[in-house]
Amino acid sequence: MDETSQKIIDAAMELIKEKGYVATTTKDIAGRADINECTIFRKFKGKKEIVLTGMEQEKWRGNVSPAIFQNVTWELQPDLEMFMRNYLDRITPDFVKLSIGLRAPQIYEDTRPQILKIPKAFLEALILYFEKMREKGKMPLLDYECLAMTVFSSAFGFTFLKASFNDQLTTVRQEEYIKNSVSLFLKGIEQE
Amino acid sequence: MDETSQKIIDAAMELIKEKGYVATTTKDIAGRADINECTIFRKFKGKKEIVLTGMEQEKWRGNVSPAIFQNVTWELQPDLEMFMRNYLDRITPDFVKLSIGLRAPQIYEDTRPQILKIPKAFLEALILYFEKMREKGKMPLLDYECLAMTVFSSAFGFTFLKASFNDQLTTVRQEEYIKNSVSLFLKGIEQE
DNA sequence: TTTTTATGCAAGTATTCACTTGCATTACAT
DNA sequence: ATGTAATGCAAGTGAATACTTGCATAAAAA
Repeated sequence: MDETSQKIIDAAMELIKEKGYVATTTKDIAGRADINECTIFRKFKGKKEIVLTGMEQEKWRGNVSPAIFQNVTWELQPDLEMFMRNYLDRITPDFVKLSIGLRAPQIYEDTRPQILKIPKAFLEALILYFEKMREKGKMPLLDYECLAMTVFSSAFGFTFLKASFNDQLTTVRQEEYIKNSVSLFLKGIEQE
Repeated sequence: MDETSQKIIDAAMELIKEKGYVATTTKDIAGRADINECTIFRKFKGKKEIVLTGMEQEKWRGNVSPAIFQNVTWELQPDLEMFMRNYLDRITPDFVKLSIGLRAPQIYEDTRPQILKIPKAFLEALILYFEKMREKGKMPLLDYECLAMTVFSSAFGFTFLKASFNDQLTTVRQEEYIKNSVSLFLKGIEQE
């Protein structure tokens, strides 16, 4: 990836984060990337291609790799906290805003599969973790898919609501939220 | 509100749900409402005013009224299930899609306060409920804001993820999700 | 019946957008 | 030194968009 193309992608993704795909014009992108507008079309077939190329870069996909899920201690509390912390550290309000900006109907058909990958990766990792914990005899038999959805939704909901309303909805801090939520889940899980 | 204006509003809101604010054109709206495009501008100052008028109608605000929160039994399990069911029945995937469509930067300044009202109403009702339960001696002293955020985020996250990915992320059904989540929260809360 | 109001219809305006073209310039490789 | 690739610059194109205008018509109110 040459430097100019990268500048174009970065500018486009940042603008989409701020204004959404439809409201982001190629003129905007050129301005932000500090290049001429026609250069965009020498590097890419069109506006859409910029975005789709950008979405393939790890940089613009939340740096979610399987490695995240490997440092488990097989102790419910630290592991669940680690899962949530990993998620909230990567799927920041900025990243959520970008994902929303990529939901425009003109491109959502193409972007949705990529966007879907992130929650799917976390959810499946959680389910797998619960199943292994069960094998180790450290967890009762439960509906793990449902349980994982609850844990994941609470993480997703928190970061999304922060992205949408900052502190206007709640002033609860991330770390406080993680500790409290996990402690709530723990007792709910263990007691069964 | 005369019939024609209402048809325009309904058409606009439906289209925004499907395509978002920016991609919804006045031509689209006229077509869907089955009226002439220029009639729109006889009834409203501009595209923006249609939306802002629509958002003031209960119909397009999720029918969230304080009455929802009044049928409480002061028993944690049925009450929490009722809260979640009320939320998920009103804030459907369709409604979530509309909210996202209203996040366009051209109008978000104006729509955000209205959008914010809904989660705020639920969250505050939950916190108040916990405090009253505490007064009745039916709940331990906890960080209620944090607890309410966890419960609310899990409801919000579920409906949002359904709106975004249908059953591609999870096939868990609403009622199953409510029962399981509440049972998890219950044990987490009561045990303290 | 007469007048007013609401709406349709057709044409148009100014602006913006994604995308193009032709030519000049710069920088780097050979 | 020469050729080539990348980019700037300026101008332009066709389509779409929000919004307007003037006039005809039909229904409702007086």
